[in-house]
Order: sequence, then C-alpha cells, then structure tokens
Amino acid sequence: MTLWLFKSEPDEYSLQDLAAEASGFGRWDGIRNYQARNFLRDRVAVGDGVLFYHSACKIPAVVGTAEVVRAAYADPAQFDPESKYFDPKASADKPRWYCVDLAWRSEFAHPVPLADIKKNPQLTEMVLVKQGRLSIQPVRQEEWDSIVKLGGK
DNA sequence: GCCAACGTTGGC
DNA sequence: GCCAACGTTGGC
Repeated sequence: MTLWLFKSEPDEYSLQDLAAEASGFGRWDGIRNYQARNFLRDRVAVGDGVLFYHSACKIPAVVGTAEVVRAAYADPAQFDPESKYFDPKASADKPRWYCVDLAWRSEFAHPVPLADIKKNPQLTEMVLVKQGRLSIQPVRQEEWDSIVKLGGK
C-alpha cells in the first residue's frame, strides 16, 4: 500500500463535497498535469490512503483523509466536447488522462496548514515542501503519522 | 496575476 | 534524438 497527498481546490471539489457524495465515493478527475497523471495511472492502487489537501485558497492545508476505492480508468471528461477538460487528442483506445474514485475517511479537528508543515523539522522532506506544484504526490508513513496526529484525528 | 518547476511535445 | 517551447499548477 502506498500513501498519497491529493490536492484539490475547495471551490471546485472540497473534502466536504466528497463526504456528501450520496454514492459513498467521488471521482477524482480533471487531472491534466503529466507528472500527476503518471502517479495516478501507474502507482495509485485500491486501498491506498490519501491526505486530502485544499489548495489555491486562503489557508492551504491538509484537511482530512480519504481512501482509494477504484484504481485508474480513463477520465470520461476528456472525450466530452462540452467539458472544459475535453482533449481533442485523446481517443477511447488511446486515452491521455486518468481518474480514480475516492471514499471519505475523516475530517481533521484541526486542519494542518502548509505554513506549519514548512516550519516542522520532521516534515521538510515532504514533496509538498520540496516541489510546490504537484497535485498528486507520495507521502512517507512517518509524514502521514505526523500530519494525522497534528490534525487531531 | 506573476512566474518557476515540471513532463511532454514536436520541429529540425 | 536533441532541446526549446508549451501547458499546468499553486503559493505568494
């Protein structure tokens, strides 16, 4: 099992949106960055744990956890001309973009802000700190444990 | 809204 | 097969 950190803009899709899914899971789609796609397509597996991170908002922070419940499949939005994620260069037998399904697991009592993570000597090696712009990234077990502890859940 | 880091693309 | 240009991302 691998542990991950997934970023989402809360205006687009928040942890609360995932928690409110009637089906019990949500589709993590719209990934259009190659580095993130490669992780999604090649490494993310059912049962993997996910730190849910809110980005591009007032206080960027890890806000809770989720779990992967379906591994990579072709993101349907790339085939839909009406979608903003439409990609004319993608085809059904040669999809370019992938998505997974996630289930909500927990919401932190105390969100863990990026600013605090940067100040924490135990967490300075996180990809989140070392490489800013990556929306899907692996997390070490120790990092997961520290953040969940800080989150209070 | 700027701009830096990244993987991919495509012209040569 | 090199490498400059491109699109995406996201903190500031």
